[in-house]
Amino acid sequence: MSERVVPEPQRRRRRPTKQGVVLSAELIIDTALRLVEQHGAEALTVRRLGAALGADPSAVYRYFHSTDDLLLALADELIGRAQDGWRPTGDWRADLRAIGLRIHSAYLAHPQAALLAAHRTTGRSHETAAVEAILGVLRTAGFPDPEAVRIYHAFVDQSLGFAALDAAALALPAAAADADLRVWQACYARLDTTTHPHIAATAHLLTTDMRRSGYPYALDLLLDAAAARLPAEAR
Amino acid sequence: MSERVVPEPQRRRRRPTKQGVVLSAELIIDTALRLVEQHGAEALTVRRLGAALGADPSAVYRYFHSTDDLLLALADELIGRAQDGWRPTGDWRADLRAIGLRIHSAYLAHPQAALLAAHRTTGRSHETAAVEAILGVLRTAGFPDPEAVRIYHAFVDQSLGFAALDAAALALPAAAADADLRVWQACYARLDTTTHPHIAATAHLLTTDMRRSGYPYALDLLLDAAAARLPAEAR
DNA sequence: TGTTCTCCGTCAACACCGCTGACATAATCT
DNA sequence: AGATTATGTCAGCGGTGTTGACGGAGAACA
Repeated sequence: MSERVVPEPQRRRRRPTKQGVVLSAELIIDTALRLVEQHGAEALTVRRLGAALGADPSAVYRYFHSTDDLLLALADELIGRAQDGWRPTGDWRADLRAIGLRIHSAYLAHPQAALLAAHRTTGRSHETAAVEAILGVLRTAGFPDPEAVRIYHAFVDQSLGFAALDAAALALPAAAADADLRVWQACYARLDTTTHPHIAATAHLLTTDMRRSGYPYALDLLLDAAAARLPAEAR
Repeated sequence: MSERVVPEPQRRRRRPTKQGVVLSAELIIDTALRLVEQHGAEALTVRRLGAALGADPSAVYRYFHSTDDLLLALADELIGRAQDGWRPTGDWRADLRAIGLRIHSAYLAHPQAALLAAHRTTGRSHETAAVEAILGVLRTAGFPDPEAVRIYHAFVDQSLGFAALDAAALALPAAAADADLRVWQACYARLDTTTHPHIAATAHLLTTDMRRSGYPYALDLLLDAAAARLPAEAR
């Protein structure tokens, strides 16, 4: 039944639902993102989405082939939002740092979508724009092409990897997320000094540090290492 | 009904199932891993697991409180396999590199399971052993505790993030994986020079580099940056 | 050996999920 | 005004995780 989806630009008849709502792909995407944001990861189901829209759940399938299709659309939206309003400053390090943090937080704002979409290569316009921007920063900074590509690869995959990892933590059902966090206090903080001396010695640091994302620090490490590889004549 | 789970060491009565199988937590974990490996992540349902075991699906709940509980056990098993047989050499950089690559490849050996498990904190024995080992390497090398903990955090999450990312690529259905790869050749290699000059200039490098995992290079960058932060008196 | 106790595998059922084919009707076109 | 058809609605399929009740098999003790 995939053929019932009509591409958005060709839509002509917009029949209101019983509850008087006029649907559109954009409205569905916005509603879905709001649903995830307000009611947690597990709220994004077709039935609840239908209820939130004020329409029969199956109406969603007039706009997206499947929930996966909807999630890819959400992902494209997220990439767009991450890049939205960004302009290069000319300082390659600050620029890369800003892009990385933008990607990370854009995905984290919608963990459920991020989880399912972070590892896809879409080739759509928002993605290619981001790739072009990052490569541009690196090549303009003076990295030779082979090095620029390797750093680009490491940078992007690190950003997406951390985004997916941290999104996964947020996307967990509340109970599981609680459990994950409490492991550090209830388990790691109480390990025996003789069997786990290094954990015992740093337990207080671990329990506070593991509450935050490791991404900003990891990003700084990557930028440090990249800076050290920048050819001397480019500095 | 969480109380019906009896810890493995206290189990005394092992009644065979109707099909004559004697259950155990270990058997269930092995079967689950095999199931995921052979039939993909979506095959890991309680009902299919029961069928694969030769037991009623609900019997699984006598060994694990929930599917999430089972997943954590799977995650710990993978960590254990990654650490299996590893011994520190005394060279902190080589040791960390070895551990990172081991984690990465252990997860990639079971991509579908890795996808589900990479982002969980288990607090179980194999995990604590790995944490202890990594912290030991860093502290023995001479990193002060706060720095050791931050580097530990970045190192572990980077390894797991890349593992999940690369596992996701391997776990895709063959058709989708082909499509993802072809995006680089069919889409990025053909972008206009005027709209995407940087991509166009490096397309040949991109198409070959994006075929590999970016993890080894990203790991080297992280180790470079860590080495630069090692206190002078410790070198 | 016989009895009791209780562990644990089985069963049926609940509430939810994604998704589909058939249907009805309102919005557009001729 | 009438025909067409896009699209919202409905009922329902086959799946999911999970649970409470039940009963038979193993162990423990006499």
